[in-house]
Amino acid sequence: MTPQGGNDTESSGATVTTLAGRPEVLSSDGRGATTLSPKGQRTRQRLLTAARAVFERDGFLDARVVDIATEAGVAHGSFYTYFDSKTEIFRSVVADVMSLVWHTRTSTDGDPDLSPYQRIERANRQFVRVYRENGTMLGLMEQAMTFDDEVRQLRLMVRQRSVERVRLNIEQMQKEGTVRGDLDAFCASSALVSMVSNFVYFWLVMGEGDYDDEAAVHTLTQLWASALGMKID
Amino acid sequence: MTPQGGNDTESSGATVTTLAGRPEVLSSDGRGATTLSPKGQRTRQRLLTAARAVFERDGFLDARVVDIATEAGVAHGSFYTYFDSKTEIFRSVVADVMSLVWHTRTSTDGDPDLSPYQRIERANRQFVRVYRENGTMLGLMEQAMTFDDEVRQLRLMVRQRSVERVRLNIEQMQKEGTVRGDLDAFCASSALVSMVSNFVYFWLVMGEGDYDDEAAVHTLTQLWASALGMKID
Amino acid sequence: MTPQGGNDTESSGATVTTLAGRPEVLSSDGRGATTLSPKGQRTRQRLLTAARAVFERDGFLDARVVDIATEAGVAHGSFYTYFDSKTEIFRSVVADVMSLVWHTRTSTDGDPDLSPYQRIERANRQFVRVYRENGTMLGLMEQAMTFDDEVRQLRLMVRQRSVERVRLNIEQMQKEGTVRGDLDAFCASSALVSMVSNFVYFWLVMGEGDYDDEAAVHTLTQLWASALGMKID
Amino acid sequence: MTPQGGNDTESSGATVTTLAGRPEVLSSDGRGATTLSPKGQRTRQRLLTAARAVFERDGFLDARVVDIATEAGVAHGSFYTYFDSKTEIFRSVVADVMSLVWHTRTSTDGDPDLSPYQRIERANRQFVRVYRENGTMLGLMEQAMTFDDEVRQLRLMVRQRSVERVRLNIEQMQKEGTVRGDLDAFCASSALVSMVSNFVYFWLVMGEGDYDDEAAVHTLTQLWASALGMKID
DNA sequence: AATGAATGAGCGTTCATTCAT
DNA sequence: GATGAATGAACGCTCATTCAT
Repeated sequence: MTPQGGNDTESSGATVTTLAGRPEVLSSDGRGATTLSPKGQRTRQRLLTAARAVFERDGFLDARVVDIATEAGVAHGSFYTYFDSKTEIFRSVVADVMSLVWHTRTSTDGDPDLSPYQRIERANRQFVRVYRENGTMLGLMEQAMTFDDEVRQLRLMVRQRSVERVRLNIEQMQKEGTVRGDLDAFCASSALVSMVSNFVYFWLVMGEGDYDDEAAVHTLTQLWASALGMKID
Repeated sequence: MTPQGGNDTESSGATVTTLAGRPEVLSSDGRGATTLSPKGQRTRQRLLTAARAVFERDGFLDARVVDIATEAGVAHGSFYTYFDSKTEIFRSVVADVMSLVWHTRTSTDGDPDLSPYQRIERANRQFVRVYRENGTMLGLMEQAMTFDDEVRQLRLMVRQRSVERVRLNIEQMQKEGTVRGDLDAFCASSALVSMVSNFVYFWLVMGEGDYDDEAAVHTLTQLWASALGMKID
Repeated sequence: MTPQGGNDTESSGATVTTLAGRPEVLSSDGRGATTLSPKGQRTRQRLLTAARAVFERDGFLDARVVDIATEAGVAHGSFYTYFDSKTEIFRSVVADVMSLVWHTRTSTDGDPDLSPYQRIERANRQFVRVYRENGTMLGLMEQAMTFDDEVRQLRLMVRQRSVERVRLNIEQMQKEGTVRGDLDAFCASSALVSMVSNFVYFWLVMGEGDYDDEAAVHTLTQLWASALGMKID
Repeated sequence: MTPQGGNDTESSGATVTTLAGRPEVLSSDGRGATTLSPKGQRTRQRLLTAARAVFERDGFLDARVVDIATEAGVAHGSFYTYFDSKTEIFRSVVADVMSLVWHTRTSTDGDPDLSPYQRIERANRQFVRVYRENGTMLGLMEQAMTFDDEVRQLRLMVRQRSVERVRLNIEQMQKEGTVRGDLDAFCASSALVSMVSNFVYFWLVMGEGDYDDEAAVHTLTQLWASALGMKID
């Protein structure tokens, strides 16, 4: 674990293997991999795919179990063979999205040739890209966390990992003298993670603004680096 | 209307009189002041108070009209004399909170003795204070906007006003040379508003971190000013 | 009562003074003329007028007491100063329509210069004309009789008078040899009254067919006379 | 399609196979036969039977879905597995009654040995018999048509078929010279259908008169034939 | 393992009527 | 007499979950 310099934004926390205290929550295979027959596996997967489609189309609240089952081509009652409730399959879908994000993220992680600024920039770029591809589900996560306790736990855990990762990074840079040392690293981390994730949420999910991807990434990175008093290459 | 310089954060937009294109949406008295008798006014107010209590206790989704009516000590059906639906009374409650914010805000607005940095600081301090006092309702607004269209409109309007106000302020400062001129003012405004509002949301509503008010305000203000490349006094 | 020859159709029964066993049911002034002050009289009349408009616009079931009161320009509660219920005002309105029909009818009644055929024709013509002018309310009477007992009584009484009147007429003509004597006069009367009233109901209220008034009257009269075996002039 | 000569009265129109433009509307099995399992079929049938009983007992307006469900011995919510609303099950019940009428009717249709007069007589006799057996439901149809649009459509369609059928018959007889040719066939048809159906309605549903079945049929048929100027055998 | 019928608690809403002022 | 706020019974409908087959 070399000083990575990667100034991770929100989602990245969930993608860091080395921090994964409870990796199982990011996997939807709780009941899947071990217990189920191959056919059952396939049915389960069909339900997950259907659920994502229905959730993205109707939102969490308006999604109905019967629609998910129909979309998956299974009987209404069969749903409960694989999932205990609508909430549970929702968590599974979210976990799968997170898993996807994780793979996306780690596959390009930790390049030592990049400068701290470039690492922040790359992290922001990745975040935007992942949000573009999975924005609806990530937006739904924001939605569901407001009324479902378990989703809230999941969301907060993801957030916490991001914040923690960024905090470590800031502290590292503070030690190196790369950024100003008078800031509360945790507080600053929390604020910067909020800046990026909430900005992208309003942009890509709520439709605020109409930016070019690179332009948005650039501005975010400039603000981030500048806020920390980082010298920009 | 002196140059205000105040770097408003999220909520402040709703409090600005000079920008108030449709100020009436922030008042719950649409049906109240003109049509209703004093007795009716009192009942309406009881319902609003009860609604706020119930919403804060149960959340928007779990709040039931019957509970609001019971809490207010009126018959179930009487609710509909004053409000068309749960959503409508929710909007009224939110509007009242916003109105409160507005009064808080304007009462100390536009002090010409403050430096730009101090104006930002003061705006952040106010925002934190208002969020401390009305956090539950403001958090509920975040919640409700994810599944109710009208609340979403209200929320976006408030957000838009905040962003717009900050944007104008940034542009003003850019013209004056107080802050760096190479940033997209709208994009930066959007990001900074997100930073403050989402940070405070996770802090005061979700319980992330355990800051002293002034410390949090200080860090936020430092990040804000620094991000814009502002010279700090 | 000379042999009138008038082959009355449905509505005419309600218009015959000499048969009016209980004329009060055809007057809406039960509480009106005696008890009420002039101002009260006027308010009562406004309510009646408003009620007719609302009933014709919305039907009996969808008409709301509050709409009638509003239309009349009085407070919701004041309605009950003048009428006990929605049904009662409906009956009053119907009674007033009947009263109108009565006046229309009697003003041209019993012309001795007309032949039996001409009397039938004239009765049918009158019936069509009255239905044209009051069709909506008369249609509503058909509607209301199916679920309100008192309206049903009123409707049946009106029907009974018509049938009775026609029966007497048929029997008179049978005695004179003007029509075939082998028919059950009551049964034939009932059938012919049904023919005219139900035909006109489907025509003018339900929109079946698109006749010229005179053409319809002619055919009805031809059928009527012919059915009874009457020699046509 | 031999010249049928049958002078149908109202209900018969719904029973004519050769004219059945949209026969499916008279069957309640739209959702039934194809989609439902045997068990579901049984439950559906229980609901239909229960509905008829409740409708006949309480009328359309006072019938409540919960009563129908209870009467059928199923849970309240189960009702909605099979029917969308009270109106829909009502239409199904009416359709089943019509279907019954149809079978009754067609089973004795088109007897070539009967004279035109005998065909009218037989049609009237059938109509009376069917009304005796299903009078309450047929009366309810009259009731429901006055405030439910879909029932009205159904009722008008049935009426229209009757009128059309009789019209064709009259025109046929006019061509043959069996009846007078100077009458508007459609208008006369409409009037005669009204005569029979409305007479029977007042007789069997409203209790007007106390006829022997054959006597009533005889008088109706005499009036019908005579009205058209038909030579009576 | 799969089916899909059955369940039933739960909620929002309407509106005729009453009654305190 | 007039007002209009207050009442509360009533009902339709949804849908997550269970369970018999």
